[in-house]
Amino acid sequence: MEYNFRDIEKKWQEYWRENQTYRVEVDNTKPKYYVLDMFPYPSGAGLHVGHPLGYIASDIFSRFKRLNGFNVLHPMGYDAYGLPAEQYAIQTGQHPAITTEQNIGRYREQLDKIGFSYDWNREIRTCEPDFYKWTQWAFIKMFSYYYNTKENKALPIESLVDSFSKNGSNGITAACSKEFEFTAAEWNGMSEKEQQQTLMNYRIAYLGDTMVNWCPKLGTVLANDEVTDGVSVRGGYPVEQKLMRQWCLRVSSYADRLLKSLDNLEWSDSIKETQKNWIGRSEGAEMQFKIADSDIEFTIFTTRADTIFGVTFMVLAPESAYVKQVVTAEQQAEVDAYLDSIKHKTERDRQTDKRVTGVFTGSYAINPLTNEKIPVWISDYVLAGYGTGAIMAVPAHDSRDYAFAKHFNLPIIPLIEGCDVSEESFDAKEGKMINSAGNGLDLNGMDVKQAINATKEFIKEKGLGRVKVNFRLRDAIFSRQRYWGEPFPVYYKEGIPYMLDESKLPLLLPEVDSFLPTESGEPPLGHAKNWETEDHFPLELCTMPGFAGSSAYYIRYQDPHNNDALVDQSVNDYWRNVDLYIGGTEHATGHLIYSRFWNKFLFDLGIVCEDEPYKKLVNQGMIQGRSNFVYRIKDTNTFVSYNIRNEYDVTPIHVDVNIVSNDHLDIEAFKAWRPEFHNAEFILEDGKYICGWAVEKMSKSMFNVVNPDVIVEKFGADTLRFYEMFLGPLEQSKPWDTNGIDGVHRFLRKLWGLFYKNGQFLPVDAEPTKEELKSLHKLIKKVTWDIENFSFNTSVAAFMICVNELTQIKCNKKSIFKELVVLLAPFAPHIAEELWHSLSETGSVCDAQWPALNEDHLKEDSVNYAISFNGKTRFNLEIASGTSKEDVEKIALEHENSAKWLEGKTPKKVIVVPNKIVNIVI
RNA sequence: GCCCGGAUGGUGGAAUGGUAGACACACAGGACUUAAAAUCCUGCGAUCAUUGCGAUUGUGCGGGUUCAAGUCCCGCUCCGGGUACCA
Repeated sequence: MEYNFRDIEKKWQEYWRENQTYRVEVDNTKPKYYVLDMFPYPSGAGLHVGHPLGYIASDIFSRFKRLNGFNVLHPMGYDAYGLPAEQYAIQTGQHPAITTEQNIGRYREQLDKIGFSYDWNREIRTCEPDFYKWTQWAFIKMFSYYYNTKENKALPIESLVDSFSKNGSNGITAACSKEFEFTAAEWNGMSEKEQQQTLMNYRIAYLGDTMVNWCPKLGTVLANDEVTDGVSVRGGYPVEQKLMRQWCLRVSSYADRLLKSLDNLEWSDSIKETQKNWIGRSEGAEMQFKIADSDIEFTIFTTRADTIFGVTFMVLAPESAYVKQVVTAEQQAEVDAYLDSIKHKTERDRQTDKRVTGVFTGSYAINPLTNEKIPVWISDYVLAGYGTGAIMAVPAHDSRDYAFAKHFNLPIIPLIEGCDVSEESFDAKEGKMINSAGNGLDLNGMDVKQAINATKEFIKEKGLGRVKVNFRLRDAIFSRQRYWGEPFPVYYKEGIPYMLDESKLPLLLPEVDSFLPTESGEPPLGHAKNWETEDHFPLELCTMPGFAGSSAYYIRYQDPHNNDALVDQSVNDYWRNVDLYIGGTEHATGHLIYSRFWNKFLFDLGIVCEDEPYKKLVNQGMIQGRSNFVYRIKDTNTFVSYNIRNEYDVTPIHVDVNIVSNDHLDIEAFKAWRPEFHNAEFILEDGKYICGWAVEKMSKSMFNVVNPDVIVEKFGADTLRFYEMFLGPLEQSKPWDTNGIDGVHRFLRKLWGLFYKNGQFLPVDAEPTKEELKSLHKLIKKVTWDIENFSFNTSVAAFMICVNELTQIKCNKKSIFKELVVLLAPFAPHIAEELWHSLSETGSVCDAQWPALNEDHLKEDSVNYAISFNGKTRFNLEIASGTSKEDVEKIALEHENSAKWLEGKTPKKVIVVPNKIVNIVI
C-alpha cells in the first residue's frame, strides 16, 4: 500500500465534517484556550502560498492544545466589507455582495483543502446583518458615553447632562475636543440644538470638523494608516487634506490606558514599540505668551521648558486659529500669499518638501522670563494637529527651529555650556545650563533635567502655564463616503444627529442603482430610495470604515448566533479574551490599536470581562516570491541560458515559475506560454536552459505566485503544512521555493513505510527496546518544547531524524508508533488520522492524549566528552554517565592522548562542563 | 533623521557562552534497472596534505571580555522593516 495522500486527505476531511470533530461549546470542566487568526479580506485573487502560513501555525498550536486537554476555540471568518469589491462594482456593475460571496466561496474551498481544525459553525462575516448589528450597536453606545478622565473610564452621557444642569461645566472631568465654560443656568437656557452641539464635544463617538485625508479618486476619506506617501494604500491614488464634518471616535481619550496596558501583553518588543511611538506620549508644559501691545494671549506646548531663555521667535501652524488674530495689516497680503501657497501644496508635497518656508505675522510676543519682544512667524513645519498648533522656537536646541532661524536670519542663543551651535543645533538633553536667568528664575549651572523640572515648577507657581502630557495619537475618523460598509444607525432631525433605537437594529444596507457619488456630490447611499426613518427623518449617508467590523469580531466568535447580545456574559466569562493571536505586523498601528480601544470601551461598559483583547500576539513573516528570469538577447527572439548570458547583450524577463522546475526552463511550456515566444530560440548550456532567480514580493506581475491548491494536488496538504513550517522561523520573512518540498514529501512517505511495506501492515504489539524509547522520547521533548516556543521549523527536522532512526533500527512496535502519530497529528493531521486508525481501528487521533515525556528513557550509558586544550577540541572521550566532575577530570588528564597535548606541562586549570566538554588550560 | 530587526556553505536554514553548519534542497559519485522514474548508499565551507590517520582556517568588518564567543560588550559596514517636521 502506497502513501496515497489524495484518498487519505479526502477521507478524513469528510470524516471531520460529518462528525463535527472541531465543534466546541462552553465546557466548564475543561480549561479554555482561544486561538485566533486575523481573518482575511477575501480578495478576488484567492489565496497564494504565503497566506496560510499563519493559519497553519495557529492550527498546529490549536491541535496541540486540544491534545493537551484544553477546550480550544479556533474560529475563522471574513472581513468582508472593503474597497476592492466596491471598486469592482463601479467598474462592472456587479453588486459587491455577489463578488464578496464568490470570493468567500473560493477562499473556503482553498482553506478546506489544507485541513484546518476550525469550528465553522462559528463563522462570521462582517457584512452580514447578524454581525454588523453589533457593530452598529457598539457605535450607539459610543455615542451615548463620554470618557471621564478622573475615573478613567467611559460613563453614560446622562451623568454629564446631570452635572451640567446642576453645576454647568464646573468641575467636570471629561475628555473633549474643546474646553467650554458655562454655568448651570446657561446650560438650562440652551436650546435642544445647542445642548446637543455641546454634548457632541464630549461623546466618544462624535461628529466633528476635522482635517481628513480626502481621496478624490476614491471619493472618500481615508484613515492615516490607509495612506502611505501621500497616496491611498488601496489603489495608489493621490490623497489631499480637506476640512470635513465627520464621525470620529475619541480614541485619544484612551491613549494613556492603551499605552500602560501594553506592559501586560505578550507581544513582541518591536510591535509594542511601534504602538508606543504611535501613541506618542510626551511630558511637557503648556505656556501662555502675550502679544505685545494687545490683549491677545496664546498657548504653546513644549517638552523643553528649560530652554525658555533661548526663545528667539514664535511659530504658528498655518491652520492655527491664532493666525487671524495676530497678523498685522501691513503683513496681511504677504501672509495671505503664503497661506495660499500652502493650500495648493498637497499633503505629499508638504511631507517631501523639506525646504524652509514661512512668513512674519507682523506681531511680537513677550517672553515672560526675559520681557523681550520676539517675532511671531507662520510656518508649515508646525503642525496644527499636535499640541496647540503653536510653538516657542529655540533654534540653539532644536534642529527644525535652527534651520528656520538660519534661513530667516533670526538670532540663536546657546543655553548649554560648551555647545557649538555655529553649524547645527544641540538637541541632546544633557549638559549644564548657561544664559538662563531672569525674572526670578535662575537655571544657570543646573543640568537639563533639573532645569526642566525647575522651570515647570516656576511657571506653575507664577501662573504662566501648566504641566501637560500630550499624545500623538489622534481620534479615529469613522466616516467613509462609500457604499460597501456598515450603515450608521443615525438619523438627522433639524441637522442634529440622533441614534436609532436599539430595537431597530440592524439597520440594513440599502440597495442603490449606482455605487458612485450622487450628482450633488453625496455618498452612494444618496441614491438609495426611502433612506429615512419611519417618521421620514433622513438617515446618515456615510458608512463605517474597514476597521469597524474587525474591532470586536473576536468577541462575536464566542457567541455568534446570539440575537440578544453581542456576547452572553457567562459565555464571555468562559472564553474571556484571545490567548494566542496570529497575524501580520502590518496591523500594528491600525487594527491592533482600534481593536484594543474598542475592547476597552466594552470593558468599561461591563460587556466583556477582559481589558485587553489579545493576550499573546505572534506575527508571522511574509512569504516572498522566488521569481525566475529568462534572458533575451536584445532585439531578437533568442534566449540565452543563465550562466552564459554575460557573453551577450541581454534583457532579463520574468518567466512564470510554474513552468520552471529547479531553475530548469520547460522550453515547450515556455513557447506555449505566450504567442510572442512561440518561435523563440534558445542558446543552452549542457543541453538545458537554466533560469536566473531573485527574491521579490509574491505578485501576479512577477509571475511568481504559487497557489496552495496546486501544491496540495501534487504533494498533499500534510506535505504543504510541514513544508510551510520547514521553510524557516515563523516570524521571519522568507522566500517560497517549491524545489525543497520533495524532501518533506519524502519524509512522509518514509514514515508511511514504517507502517506499510508491500501491502503488509508491519506494526506489532511488543515491548519497545530502549533504543526505540530513546528515539521517541527525544522527539517528545523536542516537539513539545518547539510548539510551546513557536519553533516549528526545528520540529520538522526532529521528526525527520526520529523517523530515520526508527527506520534504521527497524522499529515495528505499536506502542512507539501510537505516540509518534499523536506527536505528528498537529502538523500532519490527515496522515496521523489514517495511521492512528490503522493502529487502533477506533476513534480519532484528535481525542488522543499528548504523550508524556519520560526523561529516564533519555539517559545515556556513557557521555561523549570533547576534550579541549586551551579551548581547542583535540579528541573525544566516552565516559560513563553519572561520573562525577572530579573523576571526569581525572580520566581526561590520564588518557594517553592527553600527554601529547600537555607536552609535559602541568595544567593551570581544568573546566568540566557536565555531559559536554573538558577544557584543560595549560 | 529616529526606532526595530538581520548578516552563518551553491540555497533555505540549525546551534540554553561549550565539538559551528542539525535538517533539507541543489550538486557530484556509486548501487539497482535494458533505460528512465522511484529507492538506497557515499561525498559535499575553504586551503593544504592524502596510503590511512590529518593540519590550518572559517559565522559581514575592527576591537574587547572569557579557559571557551555565531552567541556577551564597544565601534563600524551593508541589507530589510516601521516611522517621520509630534516641539
